[in-house]
Amino acid sequence: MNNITIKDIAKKFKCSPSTVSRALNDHSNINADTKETIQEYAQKMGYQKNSISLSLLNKSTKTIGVLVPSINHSHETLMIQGIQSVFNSLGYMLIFCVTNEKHNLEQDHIKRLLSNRVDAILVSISQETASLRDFSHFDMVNKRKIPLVFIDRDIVENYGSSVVIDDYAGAYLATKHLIENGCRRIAHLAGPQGLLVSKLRLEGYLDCLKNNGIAPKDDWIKHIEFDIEGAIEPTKNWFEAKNTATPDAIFGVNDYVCYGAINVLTSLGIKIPEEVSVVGFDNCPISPYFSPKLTTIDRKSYEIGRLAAEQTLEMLSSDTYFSEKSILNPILIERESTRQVY
Amino acid sequence: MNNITIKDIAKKFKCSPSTVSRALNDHSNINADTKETIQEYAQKMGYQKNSISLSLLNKSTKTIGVLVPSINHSHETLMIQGIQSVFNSLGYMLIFCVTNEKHNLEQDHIKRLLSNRVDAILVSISQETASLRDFSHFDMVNKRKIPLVFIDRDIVENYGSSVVIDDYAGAYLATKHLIENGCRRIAHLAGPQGLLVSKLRLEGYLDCLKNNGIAPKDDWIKHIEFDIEGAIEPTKNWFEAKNTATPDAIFGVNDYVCYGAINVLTSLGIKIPEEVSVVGFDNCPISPYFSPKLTTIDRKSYEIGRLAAEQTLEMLSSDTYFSEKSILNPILIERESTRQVY
DNA sequence: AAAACGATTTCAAACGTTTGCATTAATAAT
DNA sequence: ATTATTAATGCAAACGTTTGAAATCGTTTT
Repeated sequence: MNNITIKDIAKKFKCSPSTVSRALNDHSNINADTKETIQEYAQKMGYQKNSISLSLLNKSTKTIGVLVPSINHSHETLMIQGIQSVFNSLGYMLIFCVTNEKHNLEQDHIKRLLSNRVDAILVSISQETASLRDFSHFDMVNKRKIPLVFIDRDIVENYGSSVVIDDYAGAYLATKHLIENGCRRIAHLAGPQGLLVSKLRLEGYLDCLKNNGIAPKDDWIKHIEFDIEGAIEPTKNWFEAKNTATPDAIFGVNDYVCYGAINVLTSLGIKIPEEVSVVGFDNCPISPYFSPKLTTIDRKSYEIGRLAAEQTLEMLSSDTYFSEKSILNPILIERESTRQVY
Repeated sequence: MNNITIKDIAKKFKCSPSTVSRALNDHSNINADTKETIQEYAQKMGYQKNSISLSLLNKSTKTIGVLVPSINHSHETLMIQGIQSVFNSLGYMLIFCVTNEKHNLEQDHIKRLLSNRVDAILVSISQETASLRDFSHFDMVNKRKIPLVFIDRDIVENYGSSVVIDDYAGAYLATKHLIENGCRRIAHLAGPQGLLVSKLRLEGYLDCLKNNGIAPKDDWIKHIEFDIEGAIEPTKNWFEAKNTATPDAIFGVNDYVCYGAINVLTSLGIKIPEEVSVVGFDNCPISPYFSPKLTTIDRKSYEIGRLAAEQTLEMLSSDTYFSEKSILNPILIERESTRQVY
């Protein structure tokens, strides 16, 4: 590359690199004329300080690693935007890694982030990691004492800070809303097994049923992936079964699975919410425009990202290592996919 | 930080850093025993090579900068995934920057990426940059001779390679599809003014109308933002006007604006596609699950990202600077939002 | 015994920047 | 004239790693 360096400038003006460095950084004890000449020349030649050498010197890269399992869902992109909103204004750069829910990719990425000496790491753990429960790569992060913040998907052990939504409360809220509006046969499209998120939402759902004197039905709880496709089969099975009672409501682990369920219901000619109510979780930007407009739990994705970033900043500026757990309160967003009885 | 370095290991074994370096890199002329001892110890101590120092030495960071205007749309996240799919397997790290369609943010990010000595930059230019036509920041990139690839949104001047969908052809295709199925009063929800993408799609639409003997109607062409909300007002105006003819079809600049238009049509009790047909552009993952399932133009987002990444790799490996322009052919995906006459 | 060889290992420079300390030169105070 | 003071600049080390060339040392060949 033909990158002009401080040394080049020093040679040009027959002075030392130190002088150039100080001139460019507007140091006080540099002759005003010298300063101006050097600054002008640097500007003219398009000098750009080499952050790499600075990183090496300062042992700080002003770079943050962000690990997410996927970027298919608006929940994730909103979170990322929340993170960006905090870091960008402070001159940090964000390195993104997508793990595709794979454990080994997650490990690889962590290693590379460490090798690249990022100042901190935010991570939403992959499904595989959650179910394998192998957190050795996070040990490496801890050993280096660099701030580690878990976002969105918690892990049970104490490996760092975390910022999550109260999944249990959200699920409870959703289920309660259905019950209050007269639903009694509530099915649940649950998330992938092994993920704490799935477990907590399932528990919230189950506890709410129990507290309202409703016995859960195993057949009406299906663990599926976090996508539209996964919802198709289970929903079909529930509603095409002719010789048995069908659900009068579905609580989906996220909005996407509800989109799938709603597609099935619509194609079966089942009316939402008159015959079946549907509640999701996430509050995707599209949900208010879906047909029917989806009632859902606001997951505060952007807020989670923002908070996680701020948590990270706190950890970065503190000289003693500490970790903190933030749990956000979800709120119910009522729309048209659930009936309302007054 | 308590990062263990090669020097530490050298001290431990009373040998020189060079020996340690070679041992860790499995260099041939290092005593087998020495090698093993050192490797074992490094492993045990969790030694991680410092990529920063390597970057400084090699003048290559194995890092790619990716600049996008937003990450709200699946089109963008799919593109990003396409880019990731290529670079991740080759050990590159991706630094993401979101410009929020702002010119000054785009400039800032470019400067920082250059300062961080990324090996290449992929960029989807912001709306502001496109309309201001100030490309000085790309001059800086060119001056450094680092590969620059424009994705998705082209710029007219020759600043680097580019990978885009054939927007004109796609729009022509969409409009033709509507005309072939009997629509004659075709409205267009156009993209933001100033963007080449918007202009090309508008032209494809206009040319197709002209070639089929249909006179375009100014009132039926509205420039709006790339989101759901922007579509609401214009659509309302078109269909609530009582004393004049209403469109029998809408061609939306992307799927999102169609979601908005469809919402308005549905709430007005207008049947899709019986009364009004709707075609979008992008083929978002949700479109096949929308109600009605949206007919659209496949923008090949993932493919664009993948191709752009490969283009970049070629530029990186070539010792002479060159640029290349790839234009992908869009295809029509027929679903339920357009009527079909046979 | 001297020379040549091969196997290992070390030296030193390089990448670009910052920074405490030393140096120089010019001016002011004694 | 000498010393103290100030302003401006230079020196050298440091960050962690790699790498060509040089050095060391034991062994083999002549």
